[in-house]
Amino acid sequence: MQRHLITSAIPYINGIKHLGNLVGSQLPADLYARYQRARGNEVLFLCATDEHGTPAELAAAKAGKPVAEYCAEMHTIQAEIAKGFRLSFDHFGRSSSPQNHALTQHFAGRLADAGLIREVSEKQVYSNADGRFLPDRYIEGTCPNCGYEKARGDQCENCTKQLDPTDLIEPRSAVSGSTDLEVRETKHLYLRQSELKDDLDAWIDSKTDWPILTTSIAKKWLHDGDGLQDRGITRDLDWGIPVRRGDDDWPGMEGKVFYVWFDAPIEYIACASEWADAQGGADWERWWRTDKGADDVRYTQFMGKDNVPFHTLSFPATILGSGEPWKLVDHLKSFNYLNYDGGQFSTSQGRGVFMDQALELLPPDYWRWWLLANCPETSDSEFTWELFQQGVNKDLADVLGNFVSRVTKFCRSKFGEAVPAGGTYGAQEHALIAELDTRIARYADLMDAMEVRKSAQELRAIWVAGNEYLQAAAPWATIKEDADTAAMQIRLGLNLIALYGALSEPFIPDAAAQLQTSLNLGDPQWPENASEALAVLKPGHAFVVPDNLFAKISDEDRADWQERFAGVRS
RNA sequence: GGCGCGGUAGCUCAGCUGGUUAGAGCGCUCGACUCAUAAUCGAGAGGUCGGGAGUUCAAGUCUCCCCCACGCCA
Repeated sequence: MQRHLITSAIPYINGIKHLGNLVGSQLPADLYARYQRARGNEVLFLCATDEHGTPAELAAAKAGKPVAEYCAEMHTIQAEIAKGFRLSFDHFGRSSSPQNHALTQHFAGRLADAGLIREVSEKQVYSNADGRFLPDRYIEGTCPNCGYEKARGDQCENCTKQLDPTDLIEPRSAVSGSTDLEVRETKHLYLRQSELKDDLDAWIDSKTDWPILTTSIAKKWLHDGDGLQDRGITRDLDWGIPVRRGDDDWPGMEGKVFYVWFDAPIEYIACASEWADAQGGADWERWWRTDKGADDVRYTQFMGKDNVPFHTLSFPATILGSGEPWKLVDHLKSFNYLNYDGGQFSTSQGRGVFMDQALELLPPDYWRWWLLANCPETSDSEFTWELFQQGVNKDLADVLGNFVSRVTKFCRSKFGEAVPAGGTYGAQEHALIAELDTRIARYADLMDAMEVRKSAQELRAIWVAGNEYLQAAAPWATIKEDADTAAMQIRLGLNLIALYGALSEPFIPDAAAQLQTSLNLGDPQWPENASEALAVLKPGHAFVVPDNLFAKISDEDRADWQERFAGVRS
């Protein structure tokens, strides 16, 4: 039995994620986790909300709530939506958890002991009215270059000129609008990533089986310009993990917190600890410490391409620098972007379809299937309502749903709601079994390789094989002359449904469960071989004709949704 | 402006280290079937693989130049 540790990039707490976010990490991670469980492997699948940083504070302020309360509420909402999509996390944690506090402080202490942290004194804008330091992008003013009045302290979005906050004319706080700003000196801790550059380089070089997208991004960051830069790991904020050196105070760092990019990935580890505590004290270190049983764990991370640098460099730098035997990622699967109707999905602009809205329109399987079958693996891909409608109707309703329908209803009308007895396999049946053996093996190989689109294609081909067989066997004609052979044909058809349930579960868990229930079966079993799998349902086994598995999306619905989601979410 | 990823049938996409008549699904046309969610199955028509030059016995697949789209960065 293999052991798989699987993590999805952790979504930021600020707001509900859109379908592009979903398909770029959580959904394919769930597919892989479900598949590995189905194969009988031990899986720990973790995700969490990323809760620290200025955007969270500001969102909370906007909502008129204390930030801790806001985060707790948003975490609950995101957890509910994740359930709605059937994301099968073993634990959905929080980067603000006590476990992550302790672990982040621990790592900072280890890094300091290893001489990998240095203090830097820098100037930063302080807002007296807000009583806080302001990150560059939360300072607004008039652009000295083009005169745009809402330029941000890091860049003018009108003329795209890069700015320094002190360049702005009449700078003001984007939080309160106050102009009572001053530049203050403040001390921060920097992680000396540059010291780890060679180690990281060698480590990346050893990953010959990683996608080019992944390694090329990592290499770019390692070698471009002056190479990997040291990076600040602290901020002058209230909300976050207090800066401590392990269990000790850190003189000079009072009132500061760790920068969100530093503590967020550590939550991958802390989340396992949260999971263990939720289980009443399971052993989580056997998943994360190679000196405590994690030697045989294969760790796979899923993320969008924008997150690759953090997972290939920043987080590994933290782990390598600690000098402790924590697990490093073995395989890293990154995704491109899903576009929405010719443009980008955008959280900040409210453009596209968001996870909560999607579930209001259709059950999760519809989205899961289409998004996975069309996920942006090799390049950006396109969501349009026409493509979505076509894909869902054809694949789910016509090919799979209708197959289930025609077999079960034919059986009910000719033999009743029990698996009919009689007849023996002929050439057609043996040919089908041979084809299925080949296809199932290929499907499994593709799923193991996380070839998401190709896996979906193969699964669909397996569904189609059922329709091809039925068309050729034509039990509706057979039954007129040879009732036994017709019984065999339809018995095979019913067993195909059971097989489809088992094979399809990672993609469409609800439909799979519905099939298991209709067929009076327990948990689906992954087929050892087609021949045995197609003998699971014995003659006499009672079943119930299920409701149609999938309803088609009508042209009216499609047009309606197209219009409804054409603008931006307010 | 630099960098990155792409530009393959009407649409969405496969095509590993160069090698027989370039593939799939959808859409379209025709045919078969009538058990089924007007579903299914079969057949067919569609591409000078963005443009140009080069390397080679042989290039969608390598090299160079250019054009276009998208993304990231300065």
